[in-house]
Amino acid sequence: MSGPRVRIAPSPTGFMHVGTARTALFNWLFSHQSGGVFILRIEDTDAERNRDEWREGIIAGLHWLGLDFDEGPFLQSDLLPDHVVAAEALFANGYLYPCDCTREEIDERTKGNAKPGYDGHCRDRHVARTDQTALRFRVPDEGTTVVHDVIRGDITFAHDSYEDFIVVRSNGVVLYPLANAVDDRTMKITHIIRGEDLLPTTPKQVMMWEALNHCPEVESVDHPKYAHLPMLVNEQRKKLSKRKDPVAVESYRDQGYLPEAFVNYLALLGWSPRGEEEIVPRSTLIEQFRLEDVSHSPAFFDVKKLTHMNGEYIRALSLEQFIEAATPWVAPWSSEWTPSDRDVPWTREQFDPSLFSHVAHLVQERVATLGEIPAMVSFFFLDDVPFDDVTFEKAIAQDGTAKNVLTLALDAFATVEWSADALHHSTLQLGESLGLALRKSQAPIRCAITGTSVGPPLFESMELLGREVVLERLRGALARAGA
RNA sequence: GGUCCCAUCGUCUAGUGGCCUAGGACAUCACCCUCUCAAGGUGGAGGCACGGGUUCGAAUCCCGUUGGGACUGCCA
Repeated sequence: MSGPRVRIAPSPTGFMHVGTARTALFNWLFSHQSGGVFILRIEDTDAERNRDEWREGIIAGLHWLGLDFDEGPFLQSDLLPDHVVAAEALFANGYLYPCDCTREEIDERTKGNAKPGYDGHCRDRHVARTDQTALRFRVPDEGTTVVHDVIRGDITFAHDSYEDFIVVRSNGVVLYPLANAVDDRTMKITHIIRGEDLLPTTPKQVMMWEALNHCPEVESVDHPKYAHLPMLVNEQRKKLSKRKDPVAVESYRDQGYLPEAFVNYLALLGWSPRGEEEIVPRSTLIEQFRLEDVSHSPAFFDVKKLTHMNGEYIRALSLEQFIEAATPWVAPWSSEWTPSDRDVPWTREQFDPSLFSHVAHLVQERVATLGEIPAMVSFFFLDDVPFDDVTFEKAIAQDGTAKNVLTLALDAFATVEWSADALHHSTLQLGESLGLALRKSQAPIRCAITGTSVGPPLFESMELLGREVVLERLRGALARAGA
């Protein structure tokens, strides 16, 4: 006996939505723990918003997350003939009827009705099928359809709350509810794991699936099991919006989030591993994930927590791994891909890979995303110190003793043994001679050397920079301060 | 409006009738560590929406209320 077959069926939008990523992950985990098959099917039938290249974003996103699919990508547009076969079978067996009502006519007729929606006007009018008629599904007047949901249990929908919905447009295009179900039948999908927003249309699909099973023209297929995942919401508790919320997985990749961290965080949205530890390897995710344990309520996509988790993943990297991971942000010219909209502050000539490998450990524990690295180490590679004006004013220009500190440092550093420890002691001493604590005396020096008040440890940085550069920068800061 | 879903700290969650004086994580506050910034350590504040039941006993089961959300198109 073979394992379950699951799929994700996103429509191409040019990028991968975090909601799609979460759905993909849960499908992927489910299939991987049970020896199943994970399929990618791209629903590209809405011609108005479809471009060939748009599907690349989804594939690239899945690949980045390490959620590669076993079958596909299939394009729904290639499966159109199957949709027509199914629609014709439903029509031939009396499940569908032609309707020539316009939206305006329906609105006019039903505006006073207690129940909104189509009123069944054409049900028994025997309208002739033309290119002006759509095909509607005849929903039973009575009874219910029960959706068996692995996460939520059985959900009962009364038939009288559904109108006779359109299945085939007047131009012949088969609409989503049927097309989607037909494709799932074709691909022998056993578990439909998708967003909760699709729950209300599920009864339509179940009804048509069942109807299809009664059509002699088409093969009967067992109903799949459903699992509707809780929505991912924003701070306003609304479904994540493509326009207003940062939902592009690519943008997280470009900011320097690690795929493993991203996956780990996504897994926590609506589910949690056993025990108190939530940072767990993918193998644990696969092993412990259970569809029936998935939460019922919506989850807020919290970038702060994602970022914290990413920092933990970055710190857990070996130095070699960290340097490798940082390459796209610090030396894009030697990287296979480069994050978009990210300018490296230095040139290829200015960048010194060897120096970077020596400073890497100093920044590894200080960044939460890889994209933060350049700003933190730019003073190592730029010829001119990247001064932060506010810091310069505060630490040097407006500080009465700052120039004395710099002058003394210039003198002391000219001859001191060139090591972080010696520089540390030297700074300590020259500060004491002015009655300053180290935290005070290092400030102007730090600003002179790095241009800012935050960053990697000063004395290690100076050691790596070398005596010449350090003295030059001290002189430069003094000059800039007008001394 | 109708149908459906949902309801534990600000957020993500653990909890499936007694281990709950409700646990963890992020965020937040304080302190410690410290050459800056982080990281790290310690500690604090903070929650079962409300009301009825059922039960010896309810965050856990039932009903109602309230609140939030999704869907309601010849989009997907």
